[in-house]
Amino acid sequence: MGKTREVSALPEPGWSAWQPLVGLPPLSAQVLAETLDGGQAFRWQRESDGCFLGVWADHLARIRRSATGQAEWSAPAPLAPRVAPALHTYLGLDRNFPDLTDSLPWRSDAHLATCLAAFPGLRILRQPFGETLLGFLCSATKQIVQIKQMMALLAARHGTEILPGIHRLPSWPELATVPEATLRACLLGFRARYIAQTAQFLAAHPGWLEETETLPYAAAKERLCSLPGVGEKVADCVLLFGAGRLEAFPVDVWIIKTMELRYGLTGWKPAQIAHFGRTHFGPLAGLAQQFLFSSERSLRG
DNA sequence: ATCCAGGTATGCA
DNA sequence: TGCATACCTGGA
Repeated sequence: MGKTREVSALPEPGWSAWQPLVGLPPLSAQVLAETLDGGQAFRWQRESDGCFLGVWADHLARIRRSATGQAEWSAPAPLAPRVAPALHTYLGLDRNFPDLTDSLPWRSDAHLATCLAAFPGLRILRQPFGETLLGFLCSATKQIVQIKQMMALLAARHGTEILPGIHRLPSWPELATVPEATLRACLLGFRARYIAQTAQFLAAHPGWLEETETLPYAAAKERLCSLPGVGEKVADCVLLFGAGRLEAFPVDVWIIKTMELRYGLTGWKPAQIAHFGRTHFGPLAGLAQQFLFSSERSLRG
């Protein structure tokens, strides 16, 4: 921040003109970064000019802030017509996050109020379901940087090239054709077995994943947890960030830390914290979780 | 060098 | 049901 940015009035060759993301309230640079690159998604990277470049499904887009904080997007010209509606979905622009956020119990929870104030405009992404599953299958005891590296290697080596030098993530049917040892070479470690086994299961059960996405929260979570390498935490992340289920409340080490530090829940087990979260934060507990997560992570490092 | 990192699965009181 | 331990491996 504070660095001068090129203000391009004219579209660069091959890219569509920058257009405002209508429906997205003005955001600080920190909140935009936290939304795209704070651990919900693993395929956004900062470019040298400060904008974010991201790939999801077969879409590619850049996002930046205008001087007023209005978010703007641009995409490779041939892709732009399809990227526009895809971005709308991806960023959850069909939901009123300011209203949803205001309905959280911040009036009776001072710490939550602090977190909401620290990241105004933070929202939950609606990513492709299968890709979200892949990302969080890789997340076990790994930092975000490492997970991003794994995703990048998986895409580069096993995903379709959608533009020169730009690869999408491999689909689950594509992953099913990759030997576990080859997956291991993408820095996956023991996670390679989870992915290989999950890919085999999904290949043997066509439509299973798509159907899971449409099931009610509890049923969807139960099915996800039956996959190798998917426990409660990963299942909740997939449902929250990949299916828009805002009632999903992932309990990771950061949330455990937050609950201990800010809510006095010392020694509580993950299942107990999950129960506390659902009852204390209500039906949008997952949205609250994201504010707590971002705040705790920005305080410590 | 030794330890840790957005967890999950397994084995044993 | 509850708690400890293994599982891969790059980076601090």
